[in-house]
Amino acid sequence: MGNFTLDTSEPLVLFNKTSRWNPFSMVPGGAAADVVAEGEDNRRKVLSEMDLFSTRNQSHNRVVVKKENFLGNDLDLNTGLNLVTMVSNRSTVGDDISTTGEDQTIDKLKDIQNELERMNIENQRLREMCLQVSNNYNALQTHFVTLMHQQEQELRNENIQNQDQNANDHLSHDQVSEAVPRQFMELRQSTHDHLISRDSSSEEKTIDRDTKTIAREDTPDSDVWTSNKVPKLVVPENIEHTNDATMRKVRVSVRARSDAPMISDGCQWRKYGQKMAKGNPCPRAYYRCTMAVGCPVRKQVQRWADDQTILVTTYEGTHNHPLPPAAVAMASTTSAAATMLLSGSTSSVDGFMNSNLLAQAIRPPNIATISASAPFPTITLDLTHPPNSTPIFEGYNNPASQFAMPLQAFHQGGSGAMVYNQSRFSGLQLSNNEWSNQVLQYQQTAPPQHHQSQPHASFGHSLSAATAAITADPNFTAALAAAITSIMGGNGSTISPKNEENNNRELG
DNA sequence: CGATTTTGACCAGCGC
DNA sequence: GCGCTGGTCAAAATCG
Repeated sequence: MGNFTLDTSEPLVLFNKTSRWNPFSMVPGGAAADVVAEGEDNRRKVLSEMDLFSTRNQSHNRVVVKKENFLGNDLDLNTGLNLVTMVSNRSTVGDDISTTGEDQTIDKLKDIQNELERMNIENQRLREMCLQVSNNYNALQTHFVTLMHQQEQELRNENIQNQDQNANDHLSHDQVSEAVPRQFMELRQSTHDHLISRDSSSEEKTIDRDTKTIAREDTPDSDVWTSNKVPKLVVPENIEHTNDATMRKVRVSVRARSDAPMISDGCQWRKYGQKMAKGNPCPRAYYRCTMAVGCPVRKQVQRWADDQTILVTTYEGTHNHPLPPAAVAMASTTSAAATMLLSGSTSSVDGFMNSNLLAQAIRPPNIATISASAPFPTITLDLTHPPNSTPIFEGYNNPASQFAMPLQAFHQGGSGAMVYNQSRFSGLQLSNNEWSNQVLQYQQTAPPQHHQSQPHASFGHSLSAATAAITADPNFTAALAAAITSIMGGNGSTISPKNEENNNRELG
């Protein structure tokens, strides 16, 4: 009577047929594994396929497998754990002699319990490592994006210099102004007059104001980054002052249809003000992050004037503290969105976008809109549309926004073309990964096996999906937070009940 | 009693 | 310079 036990502590590797080691390739329902096992009669048999769940062998070969619920499903992950499984053959010819059936059952139970404990411990270690890997992934991604951005900027600056040289030979000063790609900060002025202004004095005023903004914003706290956060974008030195100021004041706005007073994003917030904003009958509430002393992150929550069932949450700043798992999704997605906005603020977006990193980083189930009308550039992630609906492109804050960048949804499985001023992003094709915005479903089911074809479209998916789910349904958020907390063993904090109640009274 | 919210006052930027 | 607006501060009020 053979008793197979999977022991993850000692090295006997189960290779699948692709001979490519993958600890997550063992899926229920007949994972193929070439193993050598000893059978009941102690003769060596080669099993070309080991059906782990076969009822036929259940009485003889009992295999205990703890199914991993891996978050970053299609991450091609090397945990460094040297994950192996061992088939320990406890069966001997003389097994039947020594013990009674009851004792055998007790022994088996103890064995199973021991194995379960061991696997739970390893599972816990894996979860922690997954979390760390995901954080590192975010950091690396943004760093890579920044490097790409910097490289493109340098190339572009060279081109601009060449263009300037040529233009000065052939055009008047005004014509040069039109020929040179205009920076985003010039577009941020709310009126069309500013957008097309050729008056150099107005540009000087803009620079002057932005310089003041830098001085005000450049507090030590705002630059503090912890190891598991996406690092703040490094601004290339050769970027103009205007862009420098823009990068420090980027806002990410999330629009979600919700009856709740505030979407819970995993962070703790304290309300510090409320104002009636012009053009909106609903008050705007101001919150600051209270998860750490001196955290510079603030957010504004306001119902949309056009549709008061829609809640608009605008984030500004970067957390200077570790985030709970429930907050990572939102923070990562807003960070990616901000990155996208920053990329659009320069003239180097073409090459940058072609890297496709941004595309997958901001892959919400709906659309994103960039507004140049606000005092500071704002990117709006519109999560109010159902996943299969046709995106509605519209400006935010100002219908006369000069600058709308709709993003096609990806979840439909089709490829979306990003349009950016009809020229800058033209021709950009985003990946057409099919994906779901049902984050729990995504996390609990086996991933599509496309490790090689989509090397970087993995964890970003789950992050964006999580964000979509979180922001779209506050009730779901609570469940998600609880689920993540239980999964990660973390402490996903949400807004306080008091906060909820008060905001229900005011905003709801 | 400490934490949080409320709310009027204050400040800065911007347009006219 | 003045007024408007957005954003923040801080004392008072409220809550658990």
